[in-house]
Amino acid sequence: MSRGYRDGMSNADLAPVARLIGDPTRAVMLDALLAGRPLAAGELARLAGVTAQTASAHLGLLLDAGLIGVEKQGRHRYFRLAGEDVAGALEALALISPARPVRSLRQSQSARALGYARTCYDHLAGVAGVAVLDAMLDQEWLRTGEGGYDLTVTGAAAVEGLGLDVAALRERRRSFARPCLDWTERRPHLAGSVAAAMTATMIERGWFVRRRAGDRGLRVTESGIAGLAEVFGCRLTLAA
Amino acid sequence: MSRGYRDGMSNADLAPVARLIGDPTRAVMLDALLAGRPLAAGELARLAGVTAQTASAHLGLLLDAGLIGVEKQGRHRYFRLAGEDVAGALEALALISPARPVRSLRQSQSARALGYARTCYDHLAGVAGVAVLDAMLDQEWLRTGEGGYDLTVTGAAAVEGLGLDVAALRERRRSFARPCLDWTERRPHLAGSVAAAMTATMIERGWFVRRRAGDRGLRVTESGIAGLAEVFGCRLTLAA
DNA sequence: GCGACACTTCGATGGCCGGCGAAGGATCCC
DNA sequence: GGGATCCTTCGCCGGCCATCGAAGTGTCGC
Repeated sequence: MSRGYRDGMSNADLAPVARLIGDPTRAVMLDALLAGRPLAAGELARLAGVTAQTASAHLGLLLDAGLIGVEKQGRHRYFRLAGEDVAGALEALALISPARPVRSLRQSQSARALGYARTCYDHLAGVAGVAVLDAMLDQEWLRTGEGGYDLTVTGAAAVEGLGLDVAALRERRRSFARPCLDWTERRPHLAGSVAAAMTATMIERGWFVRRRAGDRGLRVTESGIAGLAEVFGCRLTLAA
Repeated sequence: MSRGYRDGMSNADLAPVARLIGDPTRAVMLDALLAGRPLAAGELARLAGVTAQTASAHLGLLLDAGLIGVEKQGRHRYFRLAGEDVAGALEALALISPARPVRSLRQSQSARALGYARTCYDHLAGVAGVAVLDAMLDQEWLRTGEGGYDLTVTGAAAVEGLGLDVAALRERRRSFARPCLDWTERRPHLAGSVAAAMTATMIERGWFVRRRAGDRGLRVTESGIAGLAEVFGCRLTLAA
């Protein structure tokens, strides 16, 4: 009997992509890339605990499937997720995946901190991310529009007040502003080119600092709390 | 060398769940369940093109992992997706999965039809689904609120005009109303308990009919076009 | 140019798992 | 109760693929 790929069901073939993510080694690699920072093949190999050859094979598969992209820099090859679609799928999977068992107090503290502020691919997530989206909606800086959200006139003015070029951000091929379901809060935070630019600026200004280099975890600073209150009118605390 | 599960990265373990979805047989089963209608083990076996024993093993794994649920009815066991989280993850995966090669004119017509109106798990999706959400936003029946959307007073009245008990729908454990990214339109349609109830009512009224029993594909009827225009003020056509 | 480094390709191996046949419960109908 | 239907459990097999060692290619620093 032939396999039942009948018309009428989904037009996409879920299995190949899911199969790729389903290998523990590749999953660790993709998870590491969720932080948004490009990583070299060697770093990914070390993170996943495999040899360079094995890592190379895996990265080749992920590349062929279009899940990741690569940039050559001398003898290094830096890998990154292919796009927001991929980050979104990984986060959606995280939502239905069992939490990895917490082994130590240190880990559980780290997990709580991760729920407070982190990056999701390239934009702000966690309690802080949700709070910012809520504040933007409260002040009617966003309205629901074509493809997710759009900035209102006052919203655009506020974002430009952060030093960003809204018109240029609109030009990007990726989506401009859309909700992204937060896997710790189970409520949406803001994604898209404008969210990425805002997040980059906030980190640049020292409102958030990475807990560890190349890590997703963020820590809110004093100046961040002040800045978020002033610009967005939302109140955060230092502690997680 | 030990595998590098360090704290600071995602707290969830993506691989096991992705691995489950990554098997072609299980993927077909899950995809079939995306239509929302519970299916018996035998039907799923036939759809996937495997014997009953094999299907039983797969369903056992999916059950253990909490991806699907089961209801016993006599000698039949009806399976359904465990919840919207799972449906969301599957749709997110579909978004980054290559389109299955279209083999025939008939299939490509079918694919186009699927993009026009279908169910996503248990709520309306496709062009029609996006149009309904747009209309509801235009008329300010929805506002962005806690956990996604909330019905405004006029919105609640309108929905109750369809014969639904809004207060009862709010009580459900699942989310009430939230955006769900449409994988053909790449724009959100409405999900949640209220979307499910609205969709069920619309199908019951004959506004939409299933293209084939147990299938995701929907066809808009004449009365559906009239009803949608009257209630939501949105204009759809018969053809895909 | 020469060694060191980052990464890839090749080939071989071993373990895992999806598949089915056979047999065993469970339920329905008459 | 007896046969049919639906589903599960058990045991075995076969193929696939993740892994590594060894060797090859490209790049940097000196």
